[in-house]
Amino acid sequence: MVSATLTKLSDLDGQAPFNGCQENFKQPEAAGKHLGRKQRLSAHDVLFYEGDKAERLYEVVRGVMMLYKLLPDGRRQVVYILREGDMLGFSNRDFFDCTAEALTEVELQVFESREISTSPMMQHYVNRCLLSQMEILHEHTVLLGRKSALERVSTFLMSLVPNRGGHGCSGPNEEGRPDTKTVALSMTRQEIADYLGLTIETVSRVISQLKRRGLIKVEKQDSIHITNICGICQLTGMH
Amino acid sequence: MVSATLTKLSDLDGQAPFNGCQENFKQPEAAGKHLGRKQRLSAHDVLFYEGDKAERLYEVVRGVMMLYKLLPDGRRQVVYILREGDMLGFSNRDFFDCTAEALTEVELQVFESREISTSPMMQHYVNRCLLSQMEILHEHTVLLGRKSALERVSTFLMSLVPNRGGHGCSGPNEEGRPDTKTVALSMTRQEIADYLGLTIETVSRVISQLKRRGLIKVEKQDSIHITNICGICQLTGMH
DNA sequence: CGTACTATTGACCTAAATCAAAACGCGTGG
DNA sequence: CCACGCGTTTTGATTTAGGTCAATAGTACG
Repeated sequence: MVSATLTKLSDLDGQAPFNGCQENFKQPEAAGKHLGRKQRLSAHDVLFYEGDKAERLYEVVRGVMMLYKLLPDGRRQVVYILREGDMLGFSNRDFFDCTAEALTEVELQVFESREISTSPMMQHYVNRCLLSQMEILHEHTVLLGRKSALERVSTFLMSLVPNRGGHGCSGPNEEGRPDTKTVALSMTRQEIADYLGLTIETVSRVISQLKRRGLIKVEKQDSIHITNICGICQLTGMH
Repeated sequence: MVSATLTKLSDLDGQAPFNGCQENFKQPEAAGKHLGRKQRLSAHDVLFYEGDKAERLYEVVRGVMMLYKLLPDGRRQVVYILREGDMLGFSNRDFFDCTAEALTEVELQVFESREISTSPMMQHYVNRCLLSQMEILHEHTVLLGRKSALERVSTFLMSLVPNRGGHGCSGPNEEGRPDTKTVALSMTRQEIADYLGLTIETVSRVISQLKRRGLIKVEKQDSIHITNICGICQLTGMH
């Protein structure tokens, strides 16, 4: 539907991917003259709260963040996980509808809303970004509305394995090669539970079950070695 | 964040809201020269299936539609409800990620993707549209992840009462005036269940409970008279 | 009116929540 | 290096909200 092949907005500012130094600003073509402001967050820092005035957009350059909403009695639902290249800070009305919190150390590229709306190229990129988030949100809606605990956790694990499970799934690479991968959760059990619409105990029990079944090994609390990717994939409810 | 005040894309074509006749095309300013193609659907017609090639956008001019996804074993999750003024047909990759089906008789305005991407005004409008859908999706995520059956059904009913429950909630209009409203569901119990992540029986039981508590009256199967809006609102989990 | 959905109600079951305790990590300071 | 203490995770026992299965009751339509 749209044709751009950009994968990171910050790349608009130079030929090479942005790598954390302030040196190479070229003020290029259509991209506009944003200040290239960077912002750093420590794990669990809040970038903005639900209800704050929305004035900037952010791109995650490094690290992982989450968007969540709270009910008045304290129930929390994590609504979206943002990784490198993802954008956040969109708002329809003038206020954020979610709270944004860092899950790990994070490095952000900051854009003033004005910079975006004056650059067609950025507009276009932002649009793409929204569409991709929407698709993930749709998929997550199915997870929350219709999947069992085992299916939810399996789907979550698969989401951490690039190029597997999804549409362009490369399959279990025909030859009997490893089909194995170590993934960093970057989230506590509580955060995973709040993302998957479960309790911490249920998440823990499912992980133990997968361990007992020999599909995964828990290396550190937040680092899981998947010993049989295809096996996990079979449990997502999508096959 | 964006400044437009348009509320319907089809209005771009003339000063007055589009009202179902093909007469008044003005080929105006920036809006571009789309053909103004109209399409009609009967209840339960499918506009497109998940996986179909995405080539057009649609605006709901009249009626109600839903987007849904199916799991291979037949479980269904309704992901979004579209009403007058809403747009559908967005896609990130080149294929639809959901199936779109009419819930009632529907009248659509059809746009070729090309028309959209060449008109900045339309781009801008589509952007707004996406942001608003995203916000509703976030809210629905909380419903599916964290709310009880009673809260889900109450939230659903409140979503059918304009200007109540949400951010600009006008409150129970201080004077002891009615605080009453009849809403058209435009959905069967099964469709509501699939939207709220429940079973048909649970939806039915909750509705019966609200009836017994004197908060609603079921007029026809798909028309509910809410006798105490504020009472329902208290049950949404958001107060 | 009869046929055929659609919705409601009831009885029972189960997956996940809740409550409670034990085990594990992990950083701190001796 | 080890002991201590705190937070997180795991495990166990029990409860419960909502699911499943089955029968009945509406409602709509020709």
